[in-house]
Amino acid sequence: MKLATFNINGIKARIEALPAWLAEAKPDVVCLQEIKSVDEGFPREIFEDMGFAVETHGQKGFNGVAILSRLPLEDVVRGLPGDASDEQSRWIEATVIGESRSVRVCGLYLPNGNPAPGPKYDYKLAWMARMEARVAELLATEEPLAFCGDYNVIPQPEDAAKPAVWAEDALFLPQTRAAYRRIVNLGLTDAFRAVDQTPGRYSFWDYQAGAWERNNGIRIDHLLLSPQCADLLVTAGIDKAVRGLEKPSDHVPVWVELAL
DNA sequence: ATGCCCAATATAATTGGA
Repeated sequence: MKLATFNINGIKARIEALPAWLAEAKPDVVCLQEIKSVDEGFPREIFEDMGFAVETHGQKGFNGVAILSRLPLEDVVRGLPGDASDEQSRWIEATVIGESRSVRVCGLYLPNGNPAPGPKYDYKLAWMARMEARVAELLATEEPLAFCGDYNVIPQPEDAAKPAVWAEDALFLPQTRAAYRRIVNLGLTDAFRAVDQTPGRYSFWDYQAGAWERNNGIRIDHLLLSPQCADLLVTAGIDKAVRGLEKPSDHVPVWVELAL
């Protein structure tokens, strides 16, 4: 089972590039971020016609997450538990029913948090604390879990072409990385790093200042696996070439192959 | 020190992104 995460930066803008990548890469399950669409505005028929079940958690203008799956989806949860007043659509969960076993897939779009310090950074840290609590809660089930998405966290200096530039940024501040490590240290495995420790593997290149042409990227899209899910890990990768295609997102897909 | 580029909104400047 091939499971991917892809921040598409707007479903309307990616209405050709996303189906093209799906046809080429043939993932079974995809977590999408930044659909920038309400549920009713998401073009679900395009993906249903390609054989995907479609579950969305949208929002007008910004944010918005979705799961596409060739396998059945059950028990969908929309929104990160822990704060009923949070109106931003950044979290969706569903159980993917495989032939031999199932995996709980959580798609997430973690807040950017800039500028830091400030209210947006406070929101990021509070959101990460809520995520930590939700991860702990799900880990107690001892089911295979995959937390897939745009974390807006650069975990290590080798995950940025120019780490010094990010020193004061909400994506790389010590507090951000510490909060990320607290989540990982609950017992999760960074699937990509489990199979590839090479420095300079990126998942995002800014549209500005020729970042793609200069390979000035960062790795901020991650798939974190619970122990029972990491046991199923076959391989993982980043579809870097997607960034160089026609009308690309600023992120590229990251994926894992699971023995599911 | 800031904008660069891109997407969405609701008109044309503004907001958010990372």
